[in-house]
Amino acid sequence: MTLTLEEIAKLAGVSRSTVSRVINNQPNVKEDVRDHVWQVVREQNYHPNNAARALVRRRTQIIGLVIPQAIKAIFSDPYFPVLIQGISAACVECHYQLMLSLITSQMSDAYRRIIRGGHLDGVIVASAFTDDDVFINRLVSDGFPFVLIGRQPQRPDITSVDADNVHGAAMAVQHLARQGYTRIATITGPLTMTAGIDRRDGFLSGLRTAGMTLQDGFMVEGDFTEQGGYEAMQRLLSLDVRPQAVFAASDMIAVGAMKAVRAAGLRVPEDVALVGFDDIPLASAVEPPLTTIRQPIEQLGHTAASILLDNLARSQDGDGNIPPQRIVLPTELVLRESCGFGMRYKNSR
Amino acid sequence: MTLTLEEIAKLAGVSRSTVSRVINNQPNVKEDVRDHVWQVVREQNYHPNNAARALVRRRTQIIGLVIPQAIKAIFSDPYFPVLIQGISAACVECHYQLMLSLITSQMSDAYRRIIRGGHLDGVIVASAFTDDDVFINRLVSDGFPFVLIGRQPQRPDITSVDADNVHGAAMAVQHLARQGYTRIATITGPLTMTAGIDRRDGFLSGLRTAGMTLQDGFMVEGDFTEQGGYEAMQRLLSLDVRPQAVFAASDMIAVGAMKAVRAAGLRVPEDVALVGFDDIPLASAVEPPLTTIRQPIEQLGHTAASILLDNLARSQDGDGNIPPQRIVLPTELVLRESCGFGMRYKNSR
DNA sequence: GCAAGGTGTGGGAGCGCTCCCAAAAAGAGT
DNA sequence: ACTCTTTTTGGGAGCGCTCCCACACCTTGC
Repeated sequence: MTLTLEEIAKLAGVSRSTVSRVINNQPNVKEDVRDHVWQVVREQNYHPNNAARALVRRRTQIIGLVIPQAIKAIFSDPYFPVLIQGISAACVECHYQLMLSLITSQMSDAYRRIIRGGHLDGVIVASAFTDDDVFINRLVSDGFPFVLIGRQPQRPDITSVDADNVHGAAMAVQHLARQGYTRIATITGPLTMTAGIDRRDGFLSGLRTAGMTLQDGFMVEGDFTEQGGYEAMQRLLSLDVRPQAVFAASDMIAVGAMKAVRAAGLRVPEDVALVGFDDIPLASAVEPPLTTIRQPIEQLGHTAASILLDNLARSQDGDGNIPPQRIVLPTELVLRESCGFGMRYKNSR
Repeated sequence: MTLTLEEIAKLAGVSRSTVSRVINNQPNVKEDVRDHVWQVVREQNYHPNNAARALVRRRTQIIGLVIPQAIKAIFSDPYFPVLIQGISAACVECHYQLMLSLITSQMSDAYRRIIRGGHLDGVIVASAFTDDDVFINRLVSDGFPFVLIGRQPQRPDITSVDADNVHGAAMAVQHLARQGYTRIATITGPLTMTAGIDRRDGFLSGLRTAGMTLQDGFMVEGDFTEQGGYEAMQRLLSLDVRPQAVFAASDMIAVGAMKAVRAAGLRVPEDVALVGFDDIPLASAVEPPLTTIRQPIEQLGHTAASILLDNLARSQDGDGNIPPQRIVLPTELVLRESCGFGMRYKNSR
């Protein structure tokens, strides 16, 4: 059923080599021969066998997206679909395919299965946790091409693409400060995740920029879930001196926090202003709509894939040493109502 | 760097064939030889080259997930991540890998790229639109192994796995009817999508079961988005005789509808009761929490992949004719507050 | 003791392609 | 016309594996 190069060659009345040259767009084939071969290829609906090609070329034209720890929490927001869209778009542009590997099982098993065996020319690692470094160190020591989405605190020497969590968080705080709030608290994400750490650091730096200091009890650790946000906010509300504004390290946290505020008989933003992070669809759907920091997720994916694919092409051209690069894409403040912006109320007290 | 079978053989002091037999768990190798070979394989961290293997075996151990039309609308809810988790789990169990193909470009190009060339042993097609039949018919005529997630109205003869949209919708209506509502309307999804059609059909059948008929203007077409739901609800509210309860064909529609109700100065569920479909996280986060129909998304993916993988294994064993099967997984009513259940109010008028 | 049947083991062939080199064809220059 | 170069074409080798067949080496049973 499925034809080989040789058979196409016979049908076209030329040699294997010539057909190979044609389908690979190599030079030194007469124009009319080239056209004729293409015609035969088209009408036979021929496509070269990828396995055979991969065997000799040592290239599969497949990159992998590795997601260590496919936790439900992450999967309950649309981060990954959007990321994948970005990656996929870059792959299509470069005629690459995308393989998906959710790592749940034994790390070393997974590593062998995914990386060795040569299915993949390179991988994009969506790193969320600081302890993904096991996997990453292995990649580095094997010299396997990869790009990180996110950041590994221990490894500033590897190519990565990340959203500017630090600056995003700082923007959020400064926006709150500019509106006159002086008692600003934060509910952080888990500090085992780089996003959690960076957003906290950004919060603290924003506070400093605004000339403020962190007040007692004004930083509580959540876990990027609604439930966590709810409980964290309860603790904040039980303080003797309540915060006027809270920066939540994720929208899910913010939604939980909002419910806690309401459950305590208080209002958002009149009693407690709220800013989230991520700009998930839910952020604009809640009442009041949530002011938040948007990260360019699709662009994150697209950029990571482009860099990886570019590096792959360069290393194929013998371009030996590719210096690592760290790219940080800007985040953006999305103004809605939960931060109290535009309220007459804003500068009182 | 990367070792071959032959080199492992030399290191172990046996032949290529013996190593091959060992790593493929074939019989007729002495126990001590087998152990020794395994040991060498382990310590050299050897993994057979997949391309070479695929070339001779005509099997890549990769299946594809094909998503025709990667529209943002679909990607803004966590349907796909969960689906992928289910598929991925089944793949891991069977030592298969998962390739992801979002089809955005020219259909025939995409088909060639994805299906021919032999990267894939089979595919799972996530079919949402009725006009995906172009792709599917091609698959059928090429005899390429695949399983559909969803349903193709024109092709009842192919293996598919779907959620019971019809019964789910019927349950929703019956629940509403049981609470005493007599004026029940629906906002459908787009009727170019099978889920849209099936949920509408289920709505109508549920209405019949409850002994009711569709009242004038009580069915308006939405498009599975919040905006669409908002506008559709406005039309419903502008009717001379307003519905008491509305079945929205998706949670996003329901959320939009909820906002429209509120914008009109009315309350959910007191003035208009609401039931959604999907049970996305947003459903439990809105005020009031949304009663909805949950579909077993992860199980959908797992089942589809298992069937495909099973068929693949059977066809390898020469088990020629595999009859198509259509699997419909049950949906479930998730009671929350938007439907007015538990209100004293419920049986009035 | 020897044929008849296992059980292990090694090596050839070949999967479908690309790469390389040599041969043929076509120009270019005298 | 003839050589020298350049373009075009064809076929061999080999990528790393599996499959098959042949050959060893053991058992048995008479």
